[in-house]
Amino acid sequence: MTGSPTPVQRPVVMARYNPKETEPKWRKAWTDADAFRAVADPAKPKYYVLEMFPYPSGRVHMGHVRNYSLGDVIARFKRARGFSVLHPMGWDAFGLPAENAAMERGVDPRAWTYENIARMRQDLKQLGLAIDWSREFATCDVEYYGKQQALFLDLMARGLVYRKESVVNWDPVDQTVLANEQVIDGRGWRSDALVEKRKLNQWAMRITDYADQLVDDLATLDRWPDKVRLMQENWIGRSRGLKFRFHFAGAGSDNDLQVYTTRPDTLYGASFVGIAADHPLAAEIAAKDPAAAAFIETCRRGAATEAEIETAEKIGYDTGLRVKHPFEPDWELPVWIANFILMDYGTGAIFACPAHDQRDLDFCRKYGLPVTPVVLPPGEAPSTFAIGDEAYTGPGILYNSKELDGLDIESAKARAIQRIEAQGDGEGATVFRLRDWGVSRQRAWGCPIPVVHCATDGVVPLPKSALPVTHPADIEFGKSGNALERHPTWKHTTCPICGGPATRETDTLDTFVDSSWYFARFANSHAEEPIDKAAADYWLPVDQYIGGIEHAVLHLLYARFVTKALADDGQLSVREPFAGLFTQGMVTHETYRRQNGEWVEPALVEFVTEGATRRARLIDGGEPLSIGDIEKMSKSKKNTVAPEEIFEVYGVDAARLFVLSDSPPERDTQWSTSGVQGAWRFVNRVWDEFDSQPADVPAGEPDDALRRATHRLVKQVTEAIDTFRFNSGIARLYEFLNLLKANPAAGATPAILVARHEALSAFARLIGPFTPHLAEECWVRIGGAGMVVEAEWPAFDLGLTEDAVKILPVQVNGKRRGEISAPAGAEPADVERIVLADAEIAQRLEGLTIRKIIVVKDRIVNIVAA
RNA sequence: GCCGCGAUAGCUCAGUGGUAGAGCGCAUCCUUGGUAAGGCUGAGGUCCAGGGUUCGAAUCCCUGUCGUGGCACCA
Repeated sequence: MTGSPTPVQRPVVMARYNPKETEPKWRKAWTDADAFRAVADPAKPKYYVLEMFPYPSGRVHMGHVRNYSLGDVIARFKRARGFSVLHPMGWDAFGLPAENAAMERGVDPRAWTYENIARMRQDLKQLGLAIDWSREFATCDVEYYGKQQALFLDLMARGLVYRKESVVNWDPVDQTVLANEQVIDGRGWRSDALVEKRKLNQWAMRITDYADQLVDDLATLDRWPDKVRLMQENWIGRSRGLKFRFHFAGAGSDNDLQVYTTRPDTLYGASFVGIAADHPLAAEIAAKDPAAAAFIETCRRGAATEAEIETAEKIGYDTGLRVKHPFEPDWELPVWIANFILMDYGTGAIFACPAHDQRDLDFCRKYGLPVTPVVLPPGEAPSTFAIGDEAYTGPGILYNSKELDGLDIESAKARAIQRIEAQGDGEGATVFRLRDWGVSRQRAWGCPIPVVHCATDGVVPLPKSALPVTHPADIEFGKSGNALERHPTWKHTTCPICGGPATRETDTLDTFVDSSWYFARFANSHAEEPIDKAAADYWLPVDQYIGGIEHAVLHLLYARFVTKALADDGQLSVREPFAGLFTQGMVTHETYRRQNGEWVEPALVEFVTEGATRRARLIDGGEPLSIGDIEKMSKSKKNTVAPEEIFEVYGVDAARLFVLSDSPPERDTQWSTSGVQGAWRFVNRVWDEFDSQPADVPAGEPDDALRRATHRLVKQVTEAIDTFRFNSGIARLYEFLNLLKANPAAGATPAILVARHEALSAFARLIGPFTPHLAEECWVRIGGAGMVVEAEWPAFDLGLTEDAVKILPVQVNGKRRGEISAPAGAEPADVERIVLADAEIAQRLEGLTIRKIIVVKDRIVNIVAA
């Protein structure tokens, strides 16, 4: 770098950067210019960036700041790169917290929700997000959920919605049903209460109709994290196997017994046939056999909760029935009822091969049933191989298996399926772990299901002309249970078919239904139809979706399903809603406790550093505190930091910069006061650099080195944003700022001043996505035209991103022994000449014979010598 | 149990075959009219361990250790 020869002089009295003044000013300027309105311009490529919309809990927290700042970087970057950008915001506004607030505080859920929305809208607007607010809606708006009711009727007409009596997950605290996806380790995802099993009449959606597509199409989602695709694949749990019938030997049931297996290769290792306790055959047996009935009752009692089912000991009951082995008519297998067999997976019946399945083995060891190995592991001898307490599930060669002997597992499976099919006893089958999606919720603060129950006509969907079905105005929320059910008049109506009296459905839809199409509604939030097809065709799919990993299965699976269903109904053209998905990490913070174990919030803590150790104490009184683990910000551990307080002290830009700079976006980031102070210092130093630049820059050639550094910076930051490595992009900006400080405006040569101007012009635009307010202020300071939000992204010249002369390290036998200078792009032969002419290298090579010289262009030279 | 991910400076993390880096923190010094501030300079690393491939390994392969995420009686 060609620095100025004059000593560094501090410019006289610099105006301190004041975010409190500049930030609101620029937000107003953007609003006045309507800068973020999404316009479907056919001349431009489109880009739809969306963050998972928030639940209006009342306050914006640091997690929101991170989530929406990440999306905002993309939105601003793509806009500057010439895309038509859609970046909308809405509210996932139905759900239990509003009803809970109603119960606890006697407020109206609707009013509570809209007040929260108003406050959070204000907070989010303060963040300076490049959002088209004209498209905003809440899922509890009649204009939204009324359209959703129409979609529900469409899906119902397609046979994708049905009603069934089924065993459901009942949350005793929230007093409602939960989908399988909402039960985590046997507990409600929201209430954390132990989930019970109940039999109820429920609305469900046939997501299983799309199970194959939902797995197969994962392969097309190449801009999704592998982890999320894997989680969905595991959740859907597609397995290929064989469904076949056992024929009863002697007295049995009238019907054959159908089982499902993924291991037809192990049929010759069969030990017994098992059925679930709630299998129809079990009921048939229980009718005649009191002992069987008692056993079934035991199974039911011992399995009230999911958690208990998972940990229960395996128990069984021998029914006395016998079935014939499909390959050996004389071989009879006993039929047992067993508690570990699930009625709602496969056929609710299995054949057990204990040697190669741990569950079956545990069961057979307990009840003294035979264990015959039929797969011989590599390297084992048939005469000595034996099964102990561990089933063998690895690869091997079939034995003890007649015509399957000598085959590998896959060939044996194929052969067994072939034979069963030829016998007419069954066929190869695909079975899924995925269950249909139970969407009924016994809560009032949700989207009413547009259906009535008529004594004459049964379950009758309402005509679309009867929509929307709205909540009663005088709904009484103060008690537990379903307020719609309790309301004195609301549910009484007439049947659209016969005109007779009918009762409205009082269940409402799972809020995940609300969020499974909102992204399509954003294409035109005010359309008459639920989805404006033309607008959706332009904007969808979402190019970049951003949210937490906690929705990897729930929301993201439902949204994919609904998109496919709506595509089949002709309402959408895309079959996948989100082309790109990014799952961001959480915001964490250290925890602090008093001696008595009470948690202490960070705002009350100060630190003292004694050498290498850092201690915490109460600001008020100085009581020493213990510093605990770094955990997700949560109210219970009091390790939260309120965004609005940070905005007040350091400004919005510093807060945004810090949450973006500290970690890669997909990882957790640790909030710290020193970190945000560092970001704040950066903001100030950036402003100093712009403020010290003279307004009248002389004409002339720019300093070459600084110019090259600028082009290199533009390339690096552009690539960093493109690849979601925002933290590295920001690190490059920090480095570059240091470079600018090393080439100050005061006393600079004209060449430096010109290069600085070019650098600052690029810099103002490069920081735009991260610190948008500061960017505008800096842009104006150096005489930029218009606003940064209207400016083009800086371009770079690839040729200028490299130095003209390269310093190449020279290794001898892999160890660094010196360096040489060579022109960029120099050919190996030329580099070799330079190396061999170098005195220092020659000295190192004295007495050695050069065997080989490896030149890596522009990088390094390695001499192999002996 | 099954399927993943990770381990690099005190902290948070870049770096995917070629000279070990950034920010923060820490230390020294300067400034004391930006002052509950600013600046200069610097120290600090068995790239988790062991083995392999290679002219060359933080990077690729194998084994192990530790941490962590998801799923889990799904036949």
